[in-house]
Amino acid sequence: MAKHLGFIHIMGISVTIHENEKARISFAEQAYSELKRQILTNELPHGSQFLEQEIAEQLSMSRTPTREAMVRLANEGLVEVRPRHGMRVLPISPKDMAEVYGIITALESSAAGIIAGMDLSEDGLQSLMKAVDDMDKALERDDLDRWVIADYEFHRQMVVLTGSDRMLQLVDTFRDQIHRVRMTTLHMRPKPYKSNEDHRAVVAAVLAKDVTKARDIQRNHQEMAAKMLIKLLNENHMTHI
Amino acid sequence: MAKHLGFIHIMGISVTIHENEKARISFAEQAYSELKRQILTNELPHGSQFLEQEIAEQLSMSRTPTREAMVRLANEGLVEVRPRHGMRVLPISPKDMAEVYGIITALESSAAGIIAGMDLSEDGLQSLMKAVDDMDKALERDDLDRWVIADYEFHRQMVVLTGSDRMLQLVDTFRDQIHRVRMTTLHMRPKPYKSNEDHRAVVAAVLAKDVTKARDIQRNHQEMAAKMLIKLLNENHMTHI
DNA sequence: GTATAAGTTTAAGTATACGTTATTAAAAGT
DNA sequence: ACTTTTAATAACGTATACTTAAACTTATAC
Repeated sequence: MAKHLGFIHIMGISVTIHENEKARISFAEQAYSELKRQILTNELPHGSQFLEQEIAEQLSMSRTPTREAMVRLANEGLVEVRPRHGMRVLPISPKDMAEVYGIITALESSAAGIIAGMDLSEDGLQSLMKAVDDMDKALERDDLDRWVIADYEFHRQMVVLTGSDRMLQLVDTFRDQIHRVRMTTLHMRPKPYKSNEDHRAVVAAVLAKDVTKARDIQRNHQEMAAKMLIKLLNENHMTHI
Repeated sequence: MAKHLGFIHIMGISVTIHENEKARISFAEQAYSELKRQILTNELPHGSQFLEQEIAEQLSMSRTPTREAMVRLANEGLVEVRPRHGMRVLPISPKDMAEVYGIITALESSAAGIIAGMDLSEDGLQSLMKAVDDMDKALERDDLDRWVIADYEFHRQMVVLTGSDRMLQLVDTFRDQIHRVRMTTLHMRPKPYKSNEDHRAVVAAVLAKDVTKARDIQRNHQEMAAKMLIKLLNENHMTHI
């Protein structure tokens, strides 16, 4: 089983190393992981541009695997690749936020309904409830960094429990797209007491096997979050972040 | 404006050529389009495997752009790439169908709700209603091939009207994944009278600006379609198609 | 001084070359 | 005959070389 090596891994970048690592990781894969890590941690800030050659040198490899990684990142929507201008880390606008949240809302509200209609394992339920507890604890201690992790775990676990690998991959991808915005706004927004309440309510609906209610609460939760974040961006004139 | 050059283009493969084509299309892009076309039209049947070299030769180019196309197709879930075994066109199992339909259902039901809550342009509404009319006409004439196109247009147009490029791209990608199954089962399933009714009901809900109703009808419509198709696959022992 | 043309540079796209290693075939041992 | 070991093959991953054309410079004409 993979070990969590902290936040970065949790956010979907696989820097996880298994004990007896068998398969050697290709340069293309390394380039992909490393560039993604640098983008999500803001080491490569939005708007910054790099030529294939420059990236290749920074990663001490040739252009070939570098280019493969760039193509993948572009497909995921994290960067843009323009001939002769290299790779540019894409900024996120309020409209982008709205689109991405729209997709996450659609997927996660569906996921909530799906698990409400399933016979969940004891472990599955526990993992959800633990995430909510962690959120509460973090909030009591005013530890926002831990709160984000727990919040992230809750949302992710919900999708994991549906058993749909495709849905999980999608949600991960789109959460990555707005990761930077979530982190920079984390300390500007009001304390997320309402989030914790909402999550408890979702768990309750899942326990009660109320499919519609689970969907509705999750949808409303996400729509409120999106609205709040977009308002925050607009108020602070953060049109490209 | 791009011209529709028939079914293939409509199904999301851009073989569309503009009148005064400016930007030369790269080999990598050609390889991607051509391979995708061959997969969707079943020229490359599911399960078939090809080495990089073979594909490169078939497309009269070197391995470099070929490889780039393969990586993109693998990211989209149409093929699998295993070192030393080349690219394999992925078969679709009933479980895959359930997953993909689950995602399309989540996205399209959300889309229906979004456009019900918008002030749609006259043109936008017309495009939806035209698609429904086309479906009716096609069904009257027992022309299933035309029916699929109109059905496809309806679903796609609904997402187009939301204005979310990301959502459109997602729906296109996942529809492509199950395209083959839809086509092979098209003549095995009962006549889709119910589909046409459902679509009219969605349009009615959109006109009435009833967000919840639009979502619910669309969701139910998709869930029924998925159920029917999966049943059909199982009854005919089509476990990998 | 500005505009246009010719020349230069260089990044990307593609082809090719090369080393590594998984797979297959052959050989040896039981 | 069947398993295990060794050798041969070849497909991939990566590096490098080459080609093309976009962007930038310089020069020339008006």
